[in-house]
Amino acid sequence: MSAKKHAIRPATLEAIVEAAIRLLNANAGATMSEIAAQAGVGRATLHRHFRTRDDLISTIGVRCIEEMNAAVRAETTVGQPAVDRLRAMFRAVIPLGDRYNFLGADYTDDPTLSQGYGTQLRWAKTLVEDLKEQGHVARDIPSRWVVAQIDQLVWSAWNATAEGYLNADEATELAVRTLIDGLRWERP
Amino acid sequence: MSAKKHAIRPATLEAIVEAAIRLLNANAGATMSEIAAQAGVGRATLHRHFRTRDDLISTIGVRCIEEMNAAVRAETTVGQPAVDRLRAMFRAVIPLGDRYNFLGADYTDDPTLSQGYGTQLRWAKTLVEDLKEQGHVARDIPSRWVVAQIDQLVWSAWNATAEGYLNADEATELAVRTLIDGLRWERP
DNA sequence: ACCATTTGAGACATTAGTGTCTCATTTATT
DNA sequence: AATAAATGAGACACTAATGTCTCAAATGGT
Repeated sequence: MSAKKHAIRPATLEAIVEAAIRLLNANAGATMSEIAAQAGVGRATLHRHFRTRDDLISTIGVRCIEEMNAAVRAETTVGQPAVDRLRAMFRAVIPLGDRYNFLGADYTDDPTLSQGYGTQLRWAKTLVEDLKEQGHVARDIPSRWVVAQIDQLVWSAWNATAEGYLNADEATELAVRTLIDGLRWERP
Repeated sequence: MSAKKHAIRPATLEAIVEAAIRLLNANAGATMSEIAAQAGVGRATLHRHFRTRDDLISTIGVRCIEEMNAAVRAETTVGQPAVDRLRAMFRAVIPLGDRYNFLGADYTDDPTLSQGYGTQLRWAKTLVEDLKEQGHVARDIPSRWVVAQIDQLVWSAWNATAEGYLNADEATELAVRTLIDGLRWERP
């Protein structure tokens, strides 16, 4: 994707990628100069390893998705009851909210990236099927709707923790509760 | 905000604003040339009436918010039961989804615009209070969370109708149901 | 049909960002 | 300490978009 004549030092690569993730999430139009500055790296070095801006974006997009998928995989197991899997997923993904927000806006049609999305989508569909199977989600609700609600709850929950009015555990619980039981009933 | 020496013809103004709304929702980075072309208007005319790009964006932002607030006001009454008000709001706002999406991304700190937001927020807070009052939302749930869920349900519902897997009425009902009762139970 | 005024088209200067290149300096490795 | 390679700094050309201006043509009101 990048290096031909020049290798890259691990520390440099790390600094660039982290800076790019931070800045692009804060501002989708962040400039190459800004990213280089934030990474503490010369602008030329940036272009040496990422020929174009799209190249960089696609690279960090792939990294973020894989990071997310890995986090979910690490916290869940296949045989697990669906609700536990849902809760574990929330717990794993919510803290990552500020790293992958930008993925919503910048849809690159990089093949590796869409593959990562595909994995996510398949995982979510399976989860929803199991939630229906195990009586936590009604059969008459379109699965796409359920998936959409889950996505947005992740964002809501991250936002709530970022704004400080919920901590990670509260946000996780509230997300699960909102999805399954709605907001009408108090928890026992 | 714009005209000094030149008046604007109503048809021209209308064409420009509509084109801007359409294009900026499709692509937040739409260019002045693109907007002019889409409006069937010379680029110079655009700059004649909207000195800068920000000027234009702020103008249409204000218009969209007022449009939304007006739509809600037209469909609801103050004494109405909270759930009916919620439903009416969804019904009024969902079809407007493709016109005010861009408001989420482009936060101008235009005073008129923040005023419009303020009105919306106050309205929503009152609604949530009434929902709690009337037993449709549990007291232990932070109001900010409820407001966030409502916002996102509007987006979900618009999206569902745009993708064609729900019609307007279905989307409205499903949004209300999701918020209040969650996804566990079938509707009678 | 006239006249005032808006509009369209294009030229122009300016700015900001991208991507390339070179060369001196720093950094790892031995 | 010596060497090979990566980096930093800056110059450069190029592109795209913004915003200004001028003048001829179209438009609407009377």
